[in-house]
Amino acid sequence: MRAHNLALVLHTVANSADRPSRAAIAAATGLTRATVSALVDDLVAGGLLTELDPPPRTGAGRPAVGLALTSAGPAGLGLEINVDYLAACVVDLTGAVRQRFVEHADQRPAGAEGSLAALGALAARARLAAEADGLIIAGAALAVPGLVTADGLIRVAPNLGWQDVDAPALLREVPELADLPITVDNEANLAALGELRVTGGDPTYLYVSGEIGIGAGLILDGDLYRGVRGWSGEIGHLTVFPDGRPCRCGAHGCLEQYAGQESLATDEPLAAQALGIALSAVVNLLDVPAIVLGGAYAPFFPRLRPGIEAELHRRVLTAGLAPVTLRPATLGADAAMRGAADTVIRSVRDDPAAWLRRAG
Amino acid sequence: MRAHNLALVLHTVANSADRPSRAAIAAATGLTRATVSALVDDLVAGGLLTELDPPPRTGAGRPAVGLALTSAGPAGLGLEINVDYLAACVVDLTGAVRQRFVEHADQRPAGAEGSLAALGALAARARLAAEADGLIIAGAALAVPGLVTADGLIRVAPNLGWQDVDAPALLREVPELADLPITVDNEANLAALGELRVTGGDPTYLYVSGEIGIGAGLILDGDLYRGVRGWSGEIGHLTVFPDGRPCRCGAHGCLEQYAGQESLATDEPLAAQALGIALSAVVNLLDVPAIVLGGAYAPFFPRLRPGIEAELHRRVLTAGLAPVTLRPATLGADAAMRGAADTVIRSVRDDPAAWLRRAG
DNA sequence: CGGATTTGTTTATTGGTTGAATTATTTGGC
DNA sequence: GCCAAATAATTCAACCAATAAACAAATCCG
Repeated sequence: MRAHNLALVLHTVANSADRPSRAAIAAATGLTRATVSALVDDLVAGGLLTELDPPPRTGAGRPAVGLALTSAGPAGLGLEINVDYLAACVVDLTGAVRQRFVEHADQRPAGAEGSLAALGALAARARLAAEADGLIIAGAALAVPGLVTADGLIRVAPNLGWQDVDAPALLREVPELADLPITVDNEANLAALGELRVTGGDPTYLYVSGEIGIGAGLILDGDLYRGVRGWSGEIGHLTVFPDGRPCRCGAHGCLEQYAGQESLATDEPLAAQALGIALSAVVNLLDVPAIVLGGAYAPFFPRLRPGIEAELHRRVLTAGLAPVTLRPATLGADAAMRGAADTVIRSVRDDPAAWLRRAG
Repeated sequence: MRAHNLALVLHTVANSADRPSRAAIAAATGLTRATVSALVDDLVAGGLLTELDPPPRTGAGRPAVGLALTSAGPAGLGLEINVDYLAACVVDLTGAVRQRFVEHADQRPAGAEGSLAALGALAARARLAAEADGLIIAGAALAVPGLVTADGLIRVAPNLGWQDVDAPALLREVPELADLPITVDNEANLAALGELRVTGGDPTYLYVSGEIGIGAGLILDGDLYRGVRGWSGEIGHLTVFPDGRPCRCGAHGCLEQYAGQESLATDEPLAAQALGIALSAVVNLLDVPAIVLGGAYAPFFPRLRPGIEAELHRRVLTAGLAPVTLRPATLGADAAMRGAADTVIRSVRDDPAAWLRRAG
């Protein structure tokens, strides 16, 4: 119960735009001021919240003391491995990117072990730099373009040519990372989460990432839906033209063959139509009120929009009752890496009690 | 916290096949025997659990007292209105159907007020019969073939010809129902929930209901996913052939035009192919491990299966990594009505503390 | 018939929240 | 310039609920 209330208080602070006082938190959560005081004291002592000297003034009475997430406490290490680059970043509790390292290089020749060793070195640099800055790395998360099981095994990453790679084990061979909890997730899933932090509005949307392949991450009510086996979001292989072009997956008429990175440049109207058909299916099925186009789609957004919206309007049953919002992603190439770091931050924010136990 | 633990104990009893003792519940939940005793006593006093005289015997030691959901406590009133019939049933806490009334008649000429008045009369009979049997109706839920908003307004029910009908208000005009909380939901959604009780295994599946239209209910981890506006599951209007047959919704090539009730009889292979294409989209997107075919599909299941599975095998990206189970629904025409009653039971089971307060 | 064994209850203790009273710090009025 | 009003935060006694451990009850086994 205390654990639950600690998380409740922390979320209230995180979600409030200004710097709430203890009394404001009590009012927002329904807890007593006394209870909030006790909880906040623990969170401050544990290095999750900081009291701000210049509090936001109001009318009469004793001035409140502002509270905010600390920028010197736990931080998340976000990692990404993709066909043509490696990246690592450190994001603190407030969501600020404190370190960022990117290394451009074709990863296909290196193989899994080579790539992960290089990424491990990058991650170690990021960690040391962050810790010199007063941060404590709470864990790491890795984004990969492939299918990942719940326990972090990369089953298959077609564009990297990987199969059954135990990425956490390989990363932990780097001494500086040996003690970290490391999770692995699909790139589109994490990019979807990354976009969530930037999104002010509705926390339910489909994020579509157009790269060489097409992936999607489904955010339902602020949480990533991963599917039973973690393999949700394979929108690239939705059938749009049943007897259409053959796909490398063995089927015919997959979205990827019409709205993949190369088709995007050569036949834009067809890409928009195919995307529109696939996205209509998603909306009909899940009633998602918003769709975010990321990856390679973001720069093409203005040109894709009319074609997609025409199909949505035509094919979505409830189009007349409520509109579907279509918007470009705001994070760009860093989305997956940021989302990865966010999952770590999120685990601390969702269970502050565990962090306090660990921090003593 | 007490509320949470009451629900935990109640769920443990509900989900256990035998009749657990207080000690067995303690072992299963991790709570202390003392705590469980206190909670169980409250649940027994509140008429949710009963102690069974002939307990399941074992080796040595003091014999246990078996516990089970009571069949004389709160019950749910499940209602359904469809094109050619009205139905009402009462389901008790254990899931047993205690009353069942069906009235076959074309509802289109009656209009919303006429149909709901007739349904109200049916519901009143069901309630009185159930209460004579010692049950207490905790609430009612209504299944309709149409789009329903979160607050129970039927926005549009095309096959009934209804628009913007406030069904709860009309039902509450019947004196015997005036005091009941009444919710309304889409027929396919509730049928999906109805199937859940019968399903022993995986609580994540898509239920597809083939009637005049085609609807679907998505059960994710034991919970119905309704979508942001409650309009999820409109699988009938997934595009399977982009330039195909015109649909009454205005689009072309909707699943409904190839796998609706009439096409089902006339062109079975095409229906199977179309269903396979649409279901592949669902699996690629959501990674659902099981699909249940209900409504008019159930009797056709053996003949549809090969065609659907061929498409799934071809078009689902992860088909080689893990299979998708396809099975027929077991409940038949009563699924939606039973699911409706189940939502009421479910609300009691998920928050027994509220019921105890109400029961005194 | 007596010890072993398991169930269920009783009792004292602890963790955590609540509510009322208390202290602290400002604004505003006379 | 001082006092009252207002608001923020803390302290303290009371209470609720879960725990642990001891205890009572009911059965089996030798």
